[in-house]
Amino acid sequence: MSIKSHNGQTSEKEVSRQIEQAILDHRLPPGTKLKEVALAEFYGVSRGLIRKVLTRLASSKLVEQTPNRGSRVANPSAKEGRDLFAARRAIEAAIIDILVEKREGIDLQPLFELVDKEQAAYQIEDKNAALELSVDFHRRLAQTAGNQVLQEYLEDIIRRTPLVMLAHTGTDNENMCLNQEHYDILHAISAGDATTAKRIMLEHLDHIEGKIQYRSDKPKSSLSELLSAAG
Amino acid sequence: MSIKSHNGQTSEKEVSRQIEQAILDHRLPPGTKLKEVALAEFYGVSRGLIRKVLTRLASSKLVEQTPNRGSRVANPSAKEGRDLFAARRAIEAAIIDILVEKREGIDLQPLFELVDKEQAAYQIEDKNAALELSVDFHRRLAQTAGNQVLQEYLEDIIRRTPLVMLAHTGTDNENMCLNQEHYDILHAISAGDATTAKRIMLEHLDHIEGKIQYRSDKPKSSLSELLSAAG
DNA sequence: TTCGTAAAAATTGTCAACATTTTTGTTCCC
DNA sequence: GGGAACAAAAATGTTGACAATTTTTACGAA
Repeated sequence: MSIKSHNGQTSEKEVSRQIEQAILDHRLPPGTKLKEVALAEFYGVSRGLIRKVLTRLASSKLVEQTPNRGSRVANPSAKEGRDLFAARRAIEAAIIDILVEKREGIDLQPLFELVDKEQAAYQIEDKNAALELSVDFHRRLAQTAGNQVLQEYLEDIIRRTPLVMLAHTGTDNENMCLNQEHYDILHAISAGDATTAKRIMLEHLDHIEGKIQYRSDKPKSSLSELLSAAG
Repeated sequence: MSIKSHNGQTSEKEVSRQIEQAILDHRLPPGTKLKEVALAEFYGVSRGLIRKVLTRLASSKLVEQTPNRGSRVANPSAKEGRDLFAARRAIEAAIIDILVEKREGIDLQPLFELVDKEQAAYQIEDKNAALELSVDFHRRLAQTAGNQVLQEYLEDIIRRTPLVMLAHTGTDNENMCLNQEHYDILHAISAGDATTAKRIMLEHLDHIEGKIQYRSDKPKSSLSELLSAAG
């Protein structure tokens, strides 16, 4: 069960990835206490490493840290969810503006191919792949626009969103884009129609955001039990 | 010269604040190597504390860390500066939209008072106070809008901007708002005129951004020497 | 019972010694 | 000299023991 590695670098990233995955898979529900020794023993690494990983996760708001009282899986409020989506609207709109602005200097072909792959995943009903590709579309849009700061912020939002959906809808599968809308956005961009592209994008985000509901608190249980479902 | 404190909390924040200040005051120019033992001795704290502070500063992009090769004061590119400003335009525009949207439910009075204080600082020619109040105006706008995520991002941008100005204009005093524009923005908001408010804001940001120029690399010098100019 | 208190246990926070890696300095050979 | 090879020094990275804090448990008085 421990993570073997001669190389500290890998081990840290790997532990971080696994804990993040456990949070997003609902194996570590919002509010769960993350005890350092338990995590260290479970992953077979030192407590110092766990500590570093936890502060990293805290800086991306997946974990909450309170001085002398340790770390818990973050439990974002519905308001935080709305704030995230409002920010996302502003950021993705800005990205579209940039893309339309310099559409002649860039190659949109890879983006069309990505949407095709997404479409294919839908058709063979591979939900996981489709969801992943769907998120990649937004990431790739940001990447193509070339503004690193906007890209960072969108990445941050994308990382934080599933936990909000989890806490307020019970699942994050709803966090899924309609494939057709992605096509429409791309076409509008390549046609130089920023207004239409942004309108579709905003509708799309409205649609996802609409799924957020208030929910009651979650129960807690033991760490290694929760994690044992494999990561 | 060391930072006395029975309380670890305070000490960490204090060291962090002082190093950040030293970076922004140009006492630690971009690219300067930040050696852990030197900093620890200088501030009279443990190396572990310095280490924690440096990783925090790295997460807000004021410091760059390379595995096994330590930390340096970040040396942001001119492109990063442009990206920051582009992102800022999108975010501040979104904030104005929110403020106009709910202008009847909020109290703009504190903001007007803030601009008055700023004006007063200008008139007695207290440049430092004026600059500080000028930045506070933007912060306060975000805070009043109430979107925590946009507020975080604007805060991040505000923290990173002076270093960019420093690296590419030689000073960050240029990072200053025209007081009159702040009045105009507020009036447009309270009149429900989002378009005008955003136009002024964008012009304003354009104006600041225009000052960024490419510059040659900086020389390095000794740590304690640089820091001895007090913080 | 219920509250308050105090000891005990568990957990987080800190530090200093040790390990690893990088950097610097020296030597030697061409 | 120039440069590879090795040694010494310096810097970063990691760990485990200890300290400080919080949480839990136990106990007794109102």
